[in-house]
Amino acid sequence: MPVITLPDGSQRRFDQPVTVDEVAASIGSGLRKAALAGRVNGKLVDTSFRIEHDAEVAIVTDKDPDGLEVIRHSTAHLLAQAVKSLFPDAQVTIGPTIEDGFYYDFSYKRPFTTEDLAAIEAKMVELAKADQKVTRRVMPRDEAVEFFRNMGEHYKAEIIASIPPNEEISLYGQGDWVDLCRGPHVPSTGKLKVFKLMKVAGAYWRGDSRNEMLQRIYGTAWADKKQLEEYLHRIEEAEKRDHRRIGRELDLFHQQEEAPGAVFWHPYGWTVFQTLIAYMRERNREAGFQEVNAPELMDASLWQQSGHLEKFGENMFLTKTPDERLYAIKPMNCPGHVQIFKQGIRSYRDLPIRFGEFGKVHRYEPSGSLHGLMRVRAFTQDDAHIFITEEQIKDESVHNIRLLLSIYEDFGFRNVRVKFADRPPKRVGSDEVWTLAESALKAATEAAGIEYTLNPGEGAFYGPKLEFVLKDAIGRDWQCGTLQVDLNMPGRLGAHYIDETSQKRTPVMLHRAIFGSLERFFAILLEHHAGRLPAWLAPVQAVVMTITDRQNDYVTRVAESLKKQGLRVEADLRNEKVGFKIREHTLRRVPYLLVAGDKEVAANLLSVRTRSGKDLGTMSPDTFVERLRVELDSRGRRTLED
RNA sequence: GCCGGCUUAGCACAGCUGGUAGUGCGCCUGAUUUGUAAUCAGGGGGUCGGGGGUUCGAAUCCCUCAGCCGGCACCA
Repeated sequence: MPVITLPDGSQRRFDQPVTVDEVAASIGSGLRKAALAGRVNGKLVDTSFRIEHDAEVAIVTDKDPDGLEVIRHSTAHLLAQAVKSLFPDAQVTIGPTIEDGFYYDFSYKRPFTTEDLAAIEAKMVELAKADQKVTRRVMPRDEAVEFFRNMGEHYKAEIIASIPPNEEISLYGQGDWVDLCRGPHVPSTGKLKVFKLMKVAGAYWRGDSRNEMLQRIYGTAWADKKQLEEYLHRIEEAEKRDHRRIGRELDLFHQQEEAPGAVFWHPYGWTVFQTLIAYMRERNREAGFQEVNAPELMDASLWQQSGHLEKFGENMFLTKTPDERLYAIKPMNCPGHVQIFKQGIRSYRDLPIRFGEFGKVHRYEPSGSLHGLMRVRAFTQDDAHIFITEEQIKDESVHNIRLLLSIYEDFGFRNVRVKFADRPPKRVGSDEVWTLAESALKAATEAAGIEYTLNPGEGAFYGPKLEFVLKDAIGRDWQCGTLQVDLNMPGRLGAHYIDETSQKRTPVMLHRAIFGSLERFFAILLEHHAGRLPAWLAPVQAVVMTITDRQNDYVTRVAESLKKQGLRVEADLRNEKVGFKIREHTLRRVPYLLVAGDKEVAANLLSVRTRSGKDLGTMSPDTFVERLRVELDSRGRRTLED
């Protein structure tokens, strides 16, 4: 005699066990139609699920995030059903939901084409229209293995065979198609109305590059057409922010095939890059760092000693000199910094010693992983290595965590998540040392007053690390900064200091990066701001333009004066209509557009307009400089518009 | 590295089943002296990613290499 408690607290009494579907029907026929699944005591179930005892029940519709999840999952099934119907000898594997959609991996004798994709999607529409009932049944594991093996679905059989032997397996069927699945699923295919196949791609079976490559079809599915359109629009907007595109449009940098994974910086791009470095140099200096510079090319033996050659040799650029000596181009800065630390005798009184370098490193990244500035083979790190005693781990970590967060704030990233990555399965050093490092880093994180999530087993092989993840303007996550406690490398490379009892001791080393890769951080900034860099970073901060050539002298003079005062300013004297100039510089994302016509010349003024089209009226060049300086000094927290 | 797609003027792209390359913007020249997102007219510009092959003839078909794009794998 189950008593059903609904989300609003109301209760319904039934004389016998009921299904979710029946509960929905008892509330209303509209709800019954809208029901995609149920939530019984918090657990997501099919609408056909039979409730035997008193329970809290919610009807899940497409308004519910879980409902959308169910739609996507069921659409993945629909995709598999369509593929099997068009290509009967294709084998199915897995088809999970992902952010905004789903995918399904197939094994097939040839790759699917975009034409296939269109045909599959048409088939899916047809199958959905047929509104086939989705049924669930359970089977003992071994029977299920046999069942799929007989169907010729060897991948599926392998998946089931890896499930513990005594578990029951649930199978879902729709029409003549059956798949293994945990569920739940929509009650019938007619509930699947808004979906679209996006792309085909290769993907390794079980995610292992030693395995065969499957055909993965990606799709998206939504509760209604409007959501789908919004999603497609979102993708378009993201494309407009693509740093490769903006980099070309704004003449910031380029890449070319003779230097894959490397960057040719153009004057405007390099201006921004240098601004980033100047900024970080200043912040580092304030935080007690000393800048150093280590060789780009060092004998391979050093990399042998550090362990890099063994672990990452495949990804290092090596070069043999005419005298038959093997050198490596540095893929990391830490061994170099340790060499600097090792010169002379260090006392515990000297610690912490903080070395920072804008070190250009080269890594032979796999060709398929290269991606604009986000993943390159030659890049610049704002790398720092801090040598401390064990007792200093906590304080020094707090010091650096504060620095990191404060720097991200200057760039407008206020949403920063921290992940704590602890000991990985493959590691060096004793467990006691790891415990020490982890608890010190954890204590530091807590002392810094920040929350973190655990990223278990993802620490570096030499120590635990904090990972700093920024959220950008359109909600994407970017992992940038890192703070790692290293109790291994200094010893390996023979670094020592003398402690208060005159004993030789091995220092602890913190690895710290804030931008990470400057190239990548630059790209993130471009995408975050859609190319509209804040004035303090913009390659050109203002353009002074004439209306006719009568203002040429004045504009030239003003532009020169602004430049002399340290601003990045250009003059536009071209014989063009002012509307044309405004449009052009707006498209170049120049923060401030300064127009001088006869009236301004007569009164020693500038007409000031922002790139977003806002008219700030007229002001003297001096006032403009003064107000812009406030904006630059506050790094955009206060602008000319305020 | 693996799977698939793509590569035509500075940029964005067109070029059907093979018949000697086109549009828009930019660029250059001239006219215009212009008040806040495109003034008008004229002109130049491509060994169609590299190499090889098929063919009377290749941007177009085939092979191969490279780069890029989308994924996968990798990421000290």
